[in-house]
Amino acid sequence: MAKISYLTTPIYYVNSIPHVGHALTMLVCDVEKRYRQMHGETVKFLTGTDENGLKVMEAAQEAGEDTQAFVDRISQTFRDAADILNIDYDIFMRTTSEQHKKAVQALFLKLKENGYIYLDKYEGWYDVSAETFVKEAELVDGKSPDGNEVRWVEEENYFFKLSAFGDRLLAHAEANPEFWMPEGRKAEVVSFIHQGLRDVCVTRNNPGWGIPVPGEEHKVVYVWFDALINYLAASGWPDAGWEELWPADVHWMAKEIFVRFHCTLWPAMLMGADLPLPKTAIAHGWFTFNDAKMSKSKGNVLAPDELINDFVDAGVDRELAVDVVRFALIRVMPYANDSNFNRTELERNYNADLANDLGNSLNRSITMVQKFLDGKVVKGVQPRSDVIAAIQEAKSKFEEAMRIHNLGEALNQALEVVRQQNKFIADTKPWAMAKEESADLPEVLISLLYMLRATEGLLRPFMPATCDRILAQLGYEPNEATTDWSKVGDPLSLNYGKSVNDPLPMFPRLEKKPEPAPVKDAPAPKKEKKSVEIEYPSEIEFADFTKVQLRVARILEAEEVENSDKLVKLQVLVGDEKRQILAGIRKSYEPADLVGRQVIVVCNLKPRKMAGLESQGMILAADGPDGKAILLTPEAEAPEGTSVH
RNA sequence: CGCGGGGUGGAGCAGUCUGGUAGCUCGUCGGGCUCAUAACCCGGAGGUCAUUGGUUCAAAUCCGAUCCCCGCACCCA
Repeated sequence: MAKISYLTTPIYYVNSIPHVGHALTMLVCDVEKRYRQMHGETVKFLTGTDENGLKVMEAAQEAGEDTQAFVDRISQTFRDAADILNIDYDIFMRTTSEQHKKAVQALFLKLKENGYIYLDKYEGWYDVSAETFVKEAELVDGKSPDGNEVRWVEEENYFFKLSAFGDRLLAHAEANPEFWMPEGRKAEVVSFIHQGLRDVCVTRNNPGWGIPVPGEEHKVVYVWFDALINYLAASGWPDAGWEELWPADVHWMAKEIFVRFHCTLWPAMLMGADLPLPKTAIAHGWFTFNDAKMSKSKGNVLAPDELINDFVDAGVDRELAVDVVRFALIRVMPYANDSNFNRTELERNYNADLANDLGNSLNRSITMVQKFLDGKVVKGVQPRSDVIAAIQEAKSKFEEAMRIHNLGEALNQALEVVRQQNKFIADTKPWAMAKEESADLPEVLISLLYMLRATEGLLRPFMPATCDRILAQLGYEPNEATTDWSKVGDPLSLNYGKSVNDPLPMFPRLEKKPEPAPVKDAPAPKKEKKSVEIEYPSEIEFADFTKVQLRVARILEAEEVENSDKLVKLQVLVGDEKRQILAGIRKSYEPADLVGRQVIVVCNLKPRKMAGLESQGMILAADGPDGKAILLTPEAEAPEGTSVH
C-alpha cells in the first residue's frame, strides 16, 4: 500500500490567540494538500495545539481558570480559526492527549536506551518562587533580583546529546537537497551547526502540568522536546502501523522555529531513536503589518475573520470572501523574506487580480460565447494550438513553483493565464470576427473556454469555492469529476456538447478605501497631527478604571540599562516614596533630559522584572509615530504623589 | 566586533548562488477598443541597483570596507 502523504503545521502554543500568521501556515498546508489530492494522492494534514509547559499553567491561573479548561478553550479557538479559512486538516493533535503522552515517553526511553539521554547534575542558585535559576553575579544581597529567597541546589536533570549529531545532520542535508528549504535558509542552518551544537536539558521539575518523565513523576519533559514529538505521535508511533504515515513529507512553519528546533533538535531526536527523517522542513517569513511586526501590544494583529467580514460587507458571498482572504495571504506570502501585509495592498490585489482580471475575463468570455456561439461548447472545435502551448507552459511553471513550495509564484502563474486571456481577446477581437462572419470565430471562443477551464484548475488548490463557481458558469455539472490534475490544460477536458450558463459577478469592485494610507507612504511634516484609527476591545466599568492608581511623580535619576537597547532605568519620587521604574523609551529620550521632569505613573502595577532589574510601576506615554514614545507630563507642576483621574 | 535578514523607478517585490540588453504587479501620463465589471489592450515617462574601493573585456550579481533599516537574543507593562 502506498504511503500516505503527510503534511504538518507546527502545533500552536495556547498562550496566544490565532492571527494571520497562524492562518498562513495552515493555509499553505491546506493548499499543498489540495494540490496533492488532485494528483490522486492520499494526504493527511496535521495541525494542533501545544498545551504543556509552565507558562500555560500560569496563563490559566492569570485568567482565573482551571488549567485543563483553559487549554480546552484556547485550543478550540485554533480549530475555529482553521474552519474560518476552509482549512481541511485531518488530524488535530493536542499535547495533552494520551496518544501524544505515550509517544513522548516512548521516545524519551528509546533515546535513553540508545545512550543519547544522560543524567547530569546542575549546581547553582535557584529562585524557588519564580522557578528559575539565578547566576551568582545576579544576586542582590543574597537574594534574587526580584527579592525572592534563593537556595543552593544540586539538581539532576536529563540532557539530550544534541552535540553528537552536527556532522550527521550536515551530511544528510548534503545528500538530500530538499531537507531544508527554501534554499536561502539552508545557509543559516549550516552556519548554526558549524558554531557547534550544545546538549540540551530536556527535563524540568514537575510544576504540576506537563508530561512526566517515565518512572520519575517529579520531573516533566521540557516543552519543546515534548512538542516536536507530536508529528510522530500522530502517526500512531510506537504502535504498529505508524510507517503508513511517517516520515512526514513536509513540515511547514514560520522562520523563528526553523533552525533551532525543526532543522537540528528534531531530526537529531529522530536519528537518535533510529527513526526515518522528514523529507522536508520549510519555513516562510513573517507578515509585518504597516512595517511593524505583528504583536498584541502594538495592537496590529490582524484576524482573518475580520478581513472576511469586510469583504462580505462589500457584497462578496461569504464562501468567496473566504477565498479572497486565502488568495490575498498567499499572494503576498513571504517565501524567502518577510513581507508587509495591510488592507490597502489587500484591496489593491483584490481589485486588480480578482475583480478586474479574473472576474472580467470570465464574464466577457462567457458573454461572447453566448452571443456569438449560442452558448454552445461546440463539439469538434479544438482550442488554438498556440493557446494550448501557452497553457502547457504556464502549467509546467506552476508545477515547478509548487515543487519548491513557492506557492506565491504558483498562484502568480495561474494569474498569468488570466492576463494572457485578456490579451488574447484584445488581439483576436472576436466581436469583429463575428461581424465579418469569420470561420475562425468558434476556435477562438472555444480557446477562451479552454483557458478558463485551465485557470480554474490551477486556481483550485487556492480558491476551491471560486473554482466551483467558475465550473458552474462553464456549464459543468456540480458533481462532475473535474479535479484531476492531468485534466488541467487538457483540451479534451472541455465539456463538449454542453452549454455555458449565464455569467454571475463574483467579485464586485471595491471603491472605498477604509484604511488610511500607512504612515510610511506619507512622510508628513513633523508638526502635522495624524488621526489614528481606534478600536475599543470592550467597555469597562468606572470601578475597573479606579483600580488603576495614577499619580504624579518626578524623575530624580535616569540611566541606561546594560543589555538593552530600549530600556531606561528611572528613580522617581511619588509622595515621599522613591521607586525604580524601567521604561522602554531609550529610543525617544536621552536619560539626561529626563531628570527633573514630572510624569504620570501607575503606582499599583505588580512589580515586574526586566533585564534582570525590578520595575515598580509604569510611566504613561503616548505611542507616537515610528514607535517613538511621547511622555505625558502635567500641564502645570503638581506636588509629587498627586492622584490623577 | 552576540546571531541573522535587508537596502533595485512613486509603492510593493523578483533578479544576486551560476557576472553579459534591469524585470513583474500597482500607481502615473498618453492612445486604442466596445465582448465585458469605467473593466480590458497598446505605448510613454520614471532607476548612477545604499555608499565606496577592488577583481574582470564586462559587476545589481564576485571580493573588501562603510552607512542605514529590520528581526532574533535580552527585552519592549
